[in-house]
Order: sequence, then structure tokens, then C-alpha cells
Amino acid sequence: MRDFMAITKALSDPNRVRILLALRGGELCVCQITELFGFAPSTVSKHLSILHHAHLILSRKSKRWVYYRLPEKPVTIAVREALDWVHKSLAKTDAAKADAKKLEKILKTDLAVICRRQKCC
Amino acid sequence: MRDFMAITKALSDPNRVRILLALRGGELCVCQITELFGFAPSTVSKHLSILHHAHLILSRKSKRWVYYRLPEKPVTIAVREALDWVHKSLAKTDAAKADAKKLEKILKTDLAVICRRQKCC
DNA sequence: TTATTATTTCGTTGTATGACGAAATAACAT
DNA sequence: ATGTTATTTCGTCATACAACGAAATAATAA
Repeated sequence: MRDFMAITKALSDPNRVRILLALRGGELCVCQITELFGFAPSTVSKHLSILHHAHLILSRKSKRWVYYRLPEKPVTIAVREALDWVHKSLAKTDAAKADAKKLEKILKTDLAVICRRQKCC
Repeated sequence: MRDFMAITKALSDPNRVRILLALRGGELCVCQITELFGFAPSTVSKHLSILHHAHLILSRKSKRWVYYRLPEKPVTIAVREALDWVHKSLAKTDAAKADAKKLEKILKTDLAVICRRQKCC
């Protein structure tokens, strides 16, 4: 029950759901998600922490960046069902498509450039 | 997206999830759920309103009571998946079993007696 | 009709949460 | 080692929400 509620709480914020949808295209680092949403890095980090705590995403460190991704073999049934449910329900929505389109541009840009961009705003 | 978030918000409170699990055994009126949880009737009514707004439950009126139930033919895919997910993840938990046991006793008691009991506490 | 009663709505209160900026941390680059 | 930089943690503020009791509503009973 505790684990389940961690998942539902994580899914109860639209921006966290958007993050899960964005990660369908592959792993992303914090500053890429920050760029996608236009939030402060600390805000994005907090959202990622909540998703991670619910075991909905995994993380790895490489060079200067922390990358988050969907689990390839989800730990529990509840997690796998939750992720499938999110994808099945929302993948084709306008919101998801708009994010995907913006993300495409971000992925074409050099990581270092994106991160440096955060500070000056 | 709006509909989906209504569902995840509804599921983000443990007491609302408990209501969904309790309804697996068949429809219940407000005062039966109130008796099960020990909350004020207005609190339970609010929870039911949120679940209803997300289309996770249906209601009907009979005599003095309003009965809530799970939809037999859920309207959207998202709703059906959500309900299946809740049930699959939690039906066998201790919390669900404890509620089911307490509910058994409540169902053996006359409705009028239960409702009258609320006021005096 | 009038009274009773189950439920809902409204207003209040305390707690939880999302957003931010500043400071701390961790890891690479020089 | 020192500086730079990506991320996280912490403290604050405004908003959202769960719980309650009182009053309003709806529908049966007398």
C-alpha cells in the first residue's frame, strides 16, 4: 500500500507525468528536462526525486550529468502497470506531442550549451 | 490529459483508494462507508464526489440513501485500466483485507441503525 | 403540510505540496 | 589544488487539500 501510494502521489502532478512521457524517447539529463519545462533546476530535481523514490525512473551518472530513464525491466508489477497506463492513456495527446516536438530540438543541441543557458535567465 | 489527471488526483489519497477497494464487494451507501472509516459524513461525501468526478464510480438514489458503485462498463479505457490496476495491486494487501472484514459486519447491520449511529458520536 | 433524516455544500483550520532562489555537494577541467 | 559547473538540498512563500462542524438540500415519513 505504501509503495502503491508513492506511485499515485508521483502521478498526481501533471509535470511529473510529462517527464515520464518525455523519457519514452530515451534517457534525459536534468538540464534537458529543465529546458523542456522552463522550470528552475531545483524544481525539476525535486520532481525527479519523487519519481525516483516511487521507482518509476532510474538514474545514472556520466561525466558532469545525471541521466534519468524509464526502467527497462520494472521492479514491481505495480510500476510496470503504472507506466503502461500512463503511456497508453496519454502518448497520443496534444500535450505529449508538443513536448516531443520541443524535445527533438533540445536533443539536437549540445548539452553544455543547454546547461549554460539555464543560469542566464 | 485533464481526464487522466482527475483520475490520478483521485487515486493520490489512500482513503479514496480504500473506497474503491471496498466497492469491489458491491455498492455501498455513504453512511456505510462513513461507518467503515470513522470519518465525518461530509468528509466521506467529498471523497466520493472526487471519485465520481473522475468517473471512477457511479451513483444511484434509492429510498433515503445514495448508493455508490464501480461502473460495470467503464466509460473510458483510462478508467478501466485504473480500476484494474488498483485492484491487482492492492486486493491482497492487509489493509484491504481488514477493511473487507469490517465491512462484512457493517453489511449485516440494518442501514437505518448505522446511519443513526453517526449522529451520536 | 410538517418533521425527520441522509447527503451535500460551505466556511474554517491545519497540513502538504509546488515553485523559487541561495547555499551545499559532487565531479570534471585546468 | 583550485575553479567551474551540474545537480541536490534547504528555507521560504503561496497555493491546494483533507478533515471537521454547521447550515442547506432533498426526499421520505407522519
